[in-house]
Amino acid sequence: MTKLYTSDESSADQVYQRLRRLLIEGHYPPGSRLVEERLASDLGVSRTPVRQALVRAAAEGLVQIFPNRGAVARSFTIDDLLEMYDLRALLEGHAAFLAAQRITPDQLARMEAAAAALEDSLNHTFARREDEVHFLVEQNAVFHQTIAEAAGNQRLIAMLNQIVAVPLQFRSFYWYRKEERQISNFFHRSILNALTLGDGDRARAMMREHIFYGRDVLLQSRRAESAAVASGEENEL
Amino acid sequence: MTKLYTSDESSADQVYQRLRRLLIEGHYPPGSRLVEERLASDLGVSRTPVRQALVRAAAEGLVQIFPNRGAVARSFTIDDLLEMYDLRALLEGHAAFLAAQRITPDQLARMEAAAAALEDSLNHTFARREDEVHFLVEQNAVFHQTIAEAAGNQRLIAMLNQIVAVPLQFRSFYWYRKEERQISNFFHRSILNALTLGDGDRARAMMREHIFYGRDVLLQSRRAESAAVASGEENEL
DNA sequence: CTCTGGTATATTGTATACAATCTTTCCAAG
DNA sequence: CTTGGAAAGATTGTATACAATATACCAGAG
Repeated sequence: MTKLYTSDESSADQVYQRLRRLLIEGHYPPGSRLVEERLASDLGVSRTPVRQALVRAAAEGLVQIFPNRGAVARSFTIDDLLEMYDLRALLEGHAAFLAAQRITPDQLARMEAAAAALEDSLNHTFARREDEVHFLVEQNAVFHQTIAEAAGNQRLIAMLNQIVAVPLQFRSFYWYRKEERQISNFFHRSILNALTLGDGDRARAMMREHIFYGRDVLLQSRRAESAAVASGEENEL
Repeated sequence: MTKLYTSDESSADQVYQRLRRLLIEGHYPPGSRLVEERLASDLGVSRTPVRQALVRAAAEGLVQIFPNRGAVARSFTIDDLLEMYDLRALLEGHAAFLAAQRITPDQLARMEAAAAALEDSLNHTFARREDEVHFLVEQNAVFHQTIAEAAGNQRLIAMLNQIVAVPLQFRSFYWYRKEERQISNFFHRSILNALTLGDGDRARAMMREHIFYGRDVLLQSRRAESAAVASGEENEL
């Protein structure tokens, strides 16, 4: 996948990549302060590149910067999540529509492989649950990113990368139960089918449903959890 | 309009705002190198805040940063423009759809006023053509931003701000001929009408047409111009 | 006991210095 | 005349120092 708007290709861009990773994977949990000097020593560099990475992460929405008061790992309210899923459905649906007319056999094969891997994994057992989630997220990313790539709109790719950059902590909910994974797999097959036939409308419709289904699973498990934590609960994820 | 992802609210954020303005208004034309020290002295600050502004502008797509080789004001190919208009139609169409269900009388009044101002301006003469373009761009922005605001999705607003941040030099083409302005005004009325009636589907359809029409006008005048410049022409805008 | 004000501390914001890297120039060899 | 390559110059990348600002803590008045 070509990278258009990445400001760098190497070196101090790594600081940004590492920070991003740390944020997405849940170190520095949502709401926690990101003191520059601490990040700097954590990452083994000075404050200067850290600052740039923070500015960039803020532009992407991963952190919030308050003037003279520093950066905070972004926390998400339920409304935020709803907004993001709404846009994801719009953008990925559009990507699927566009992809139907331009996707190459090679790209279809890649998606096919990812879909198959996700199906097979239902019968595998992983050493650690962590490994399993990692694998699932990975294969799922291949599936979705290939569609974005096939859509052939660089800006669209950039926007999707932004909106999907939500702390994984939330996305792992998807993969909790077997039944939901089966349904997700079914959607993957429907989408693949529509793309193979070049049916853009159907590809878009299935993609939208797929994403809304994911949203509902997430919100449901979220609600269940916050109910378990009992009352006095914030609306924050 | 609430600002969600602006990393600052003041001070050195001004450097960014000023840089952004310079870029959009065509100083530092597309393709020109943005040497940090020069920008710093132009803006009366040191390289440090300039660098941050550049990183941010790069995240927004206004400049490209090449590692160890500095920043360049982004130039746009025709394909880039097509991609952007495609996304604009998607996002603004969606915004119009959402707005139809939530727009307030106050917001409708604001749009109404902007539409009327654009219509009246057809019979006015301005001191300088520059003033006219500025006025038209302004009123048009009010119209479109109010819809985004009424849609009530912060991320959507942020994305639209990004995608509309194209050097004005291109957008001024819109306003060249009287006939085209009349048609634009007609679209504004149609959209307003649909929003007033709460008809989201129609609002979306009209918005999409409105944007595609603008795209076509731009591309046409662009083609005319590059033909005039004669052969040996780049595909760059 | 609470509130106000002021000082100390922590942290951010900016400038500057220096190191790393790229670009240009110029000269010599082919 | 072209090509290779080394040195000089320009510019970016990073670290550090200091100034500006916010926060925490404590004392004293009410």
